[in-house]
Amino acid sequence: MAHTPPIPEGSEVFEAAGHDHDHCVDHALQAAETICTREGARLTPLRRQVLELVWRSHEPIGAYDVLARLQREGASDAEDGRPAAPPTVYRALDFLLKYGLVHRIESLNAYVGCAHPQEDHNGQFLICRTCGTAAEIEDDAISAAIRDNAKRIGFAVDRVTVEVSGLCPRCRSDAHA
Amino acid sequence: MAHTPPIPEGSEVFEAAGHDHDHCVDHALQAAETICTREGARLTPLRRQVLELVWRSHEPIGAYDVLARLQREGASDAEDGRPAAPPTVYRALDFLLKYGLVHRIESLNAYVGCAHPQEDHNGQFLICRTCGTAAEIEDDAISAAIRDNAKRIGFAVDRVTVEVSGLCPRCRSDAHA
DNA sequence: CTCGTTATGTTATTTTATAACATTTCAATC
DNA sequence: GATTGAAATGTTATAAAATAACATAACGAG
Repeated sequence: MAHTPPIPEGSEVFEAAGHDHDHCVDHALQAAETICTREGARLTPLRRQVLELVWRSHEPIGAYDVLARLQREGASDAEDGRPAAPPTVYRALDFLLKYGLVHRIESLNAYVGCAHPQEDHNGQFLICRTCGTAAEIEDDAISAAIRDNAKRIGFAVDRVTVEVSGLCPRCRSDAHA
Repeated sequence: MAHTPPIPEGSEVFEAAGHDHDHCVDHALQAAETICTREGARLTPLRRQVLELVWRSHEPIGAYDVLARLQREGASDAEDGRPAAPPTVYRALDFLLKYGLVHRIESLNAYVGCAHPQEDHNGQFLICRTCGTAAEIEDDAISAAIRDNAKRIGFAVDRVTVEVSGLCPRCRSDAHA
């Protein structure tokens, strides 16, 4: 353990637009394999495919959008008749949530690949209302402030949701133009 | 039943169980009148009734629960035939959200009366998974930490959602018993 | 192989939210 | 006090998000 994750400086967290996304999808899938192996969890073809679809989207994607894409691709390896149904996707997403491979964005009813799947955390998000991108940050000051409050009040924290919506740097510049 | 546990410091925010709730509903309605007058907004009987229903619940309440109670009470002063329909409630809730009289809890798809309606803020919530109570806090350290991050990244903040779920002091004590 | 467990398929329904259009209410102006 | 345009509410229908309940298949330990 104890290897410090690279902390994105400034607007690098919103680098989405121009980067090699295939690479980062592959990386995420690789990481997922590793984690599931370690946890004794089964990253089945279906779950893997759902994870890939979530990552490919790169912005938060709704369960029914995942479903639609799953249907287009033909579920998993099965090239049979019927299209996949909602529970298929929800179950896969629940699995991925459980192992911290995706996060759910409550304010959007949508899911996004977790940027730091090795750590146990809930994610903090900056969500651009224009381009839809959600940047995951993990700031100790925010976590600490929340933890301090909970402690003061005697509240036992289970899960923390931090979602900030607004305008990302790029869309902000565009708006000025 | 367990005996009354020692109440930890700071648990006033979770005072819900024992207090004079009628009083605090009245107070909230009074404050709402004041704010709407100041803002030139119309707190119609329907909107007032919805606000009252949200407050009466004292824990976050779903739109359809509000609707059901509205129907039971007979919508507003109209004692006519048909029961109210969903848009009626959603529109009233939208109005109340707009003027900061209620907050929406994203992680519950539910609404709760705002504890500090005069100030412009988004609310930060500690939500007990056992008793369902949502305590609204307003902590500058949390706000500041989020603001700092946004600034560093160049993100223009619009709306901040902070929802912490877990166990409130009371339920925590009960769980130990 | 066999048997219990886990995963997925399938059908139906529930819950949450909004679109679209009709009618009513309100209050400002004539 | 009638006219009228805007705001609020009524009404009908449907969209979008999530889950319940039960059936079948795959998987892996013994």
